[in-house]
Amino acid sequence: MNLTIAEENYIKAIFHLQQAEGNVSTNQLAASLHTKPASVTDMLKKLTIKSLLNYEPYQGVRLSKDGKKQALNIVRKHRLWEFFLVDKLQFGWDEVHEVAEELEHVRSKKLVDKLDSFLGHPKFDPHGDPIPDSNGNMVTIRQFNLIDIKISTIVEVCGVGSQSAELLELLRHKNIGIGTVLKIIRKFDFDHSVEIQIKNSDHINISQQLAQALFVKLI
Amino acid sequence: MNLTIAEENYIKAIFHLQQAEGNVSTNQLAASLHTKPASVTDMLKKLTIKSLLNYEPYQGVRLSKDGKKQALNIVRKHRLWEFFLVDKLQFGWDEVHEVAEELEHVRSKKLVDKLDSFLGHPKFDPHGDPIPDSNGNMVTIRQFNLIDIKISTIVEVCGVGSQSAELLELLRHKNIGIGTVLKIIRKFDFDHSVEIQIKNSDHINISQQLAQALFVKLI
DNA sequence: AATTATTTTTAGATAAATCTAAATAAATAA
DNA sequence: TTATTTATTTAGATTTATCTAAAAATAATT
Repeated sequence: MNLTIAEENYIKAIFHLQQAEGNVSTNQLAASLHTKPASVTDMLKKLTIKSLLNYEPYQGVRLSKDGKKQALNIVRKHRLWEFFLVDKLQFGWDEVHEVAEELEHVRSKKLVDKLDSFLGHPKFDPHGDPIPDSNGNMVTIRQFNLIDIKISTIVEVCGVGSQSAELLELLRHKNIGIGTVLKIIRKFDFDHSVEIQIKNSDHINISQQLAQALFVKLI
Repeated sequence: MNLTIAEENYIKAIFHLQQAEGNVSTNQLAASLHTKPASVTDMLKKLTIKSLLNYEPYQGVRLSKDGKKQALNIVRKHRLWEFFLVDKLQFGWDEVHEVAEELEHVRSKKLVDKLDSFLGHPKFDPHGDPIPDSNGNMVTIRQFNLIDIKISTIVEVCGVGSQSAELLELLRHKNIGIGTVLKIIRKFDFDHSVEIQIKNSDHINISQQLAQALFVKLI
């Protein structure tokens, strides 16, 4: 089934809204898509005919199995492109969303799969959200960027933002790897560097760039 | 000025057609865009109002200065994405056109410029067509793929399809570089390899993969 | 429970990009 | 030069995704 860009945007919005709440209401969707409730009703009818969602007038909607599959594919593309923009093109992780909103609509299965390989099959996007694989499966835990963790928190490293040799060299030197447990000691505003402590050893300093390349989970 | 995708496709088609011929006719455009002449007339009027082209009923069109600028930007994006697909994602040079047709419409100046840097500011796309820089300037000579050159032709190497270490190693070994003058001696259908002669030295054999990575100009 | 407020849907309109069929202009051939 | 063919434009219709305004359904409040 080939969806228009507008249809894809509705499917994606419903997907994200139904994660939090149960059924998604017309008004919620209108707000999320910056459109009017009347327009939403029209589109919901259209997507119902395409059996992408289950819609009862006045009752809100949920995605069908097929709709969820479509949504996961769009989310996959969005997050892979975000990873590409940050890891390869040196975008800041806070400025990639808009561009990925456009790139996610490019339709070519081959492109997505080759991009995935090129990036080294990343499991999380630059915001720490999991990237679905080509079957729509994804890791369920939420990753955080080390730079966003509050002082005194103890976390476990569970991912890195890139597979570059340079990053891996630095991580080996600092004795940090997947599974490393560390505590945030202090954060410096001047250069956004972070002081951490691994186990009971000495405090070490992590640069902004490195902190942004490290994904951690709360333990 | 922000153009729709349809408008961009018209501007690009006119740009390519007016290179060859002088004024571009309604029927030519309809054929090139797989649409009907009546639709073309409508769009030409719209683009005239936006002063992207000079249109006199029944006389065909030419792009205005502004239209040409827009066209060069679209062509730039198209060719940079083609280069990316071949050089980074391992697409064949014959299968990138369609995907690039979609990628070229993503609007973000920053994206294009960063992509350009990431790719090493390539001067030619995988088909040997020149890539305009961000000011719309491009090299005027036409490059050919070595694999497309006829037997007995003498050519000069003027570009390579990628900057990979592997390619450069092979080229050094075979003593081929930018500026190397060579003659096509023979072509083998079985593996599409090419026999060449550099200066007056012995004949050497070039694999299909290598021939496709070499751009040459006629001298 | 009745009234009021909110949410959602319907009805009808608009803009963009396309189409078909008919009319008109330009080019070609007898 | 007139007739015929071809190219182009106009007129009116269609589809998609929007909108506004009004009606209908649901939820909240007195």
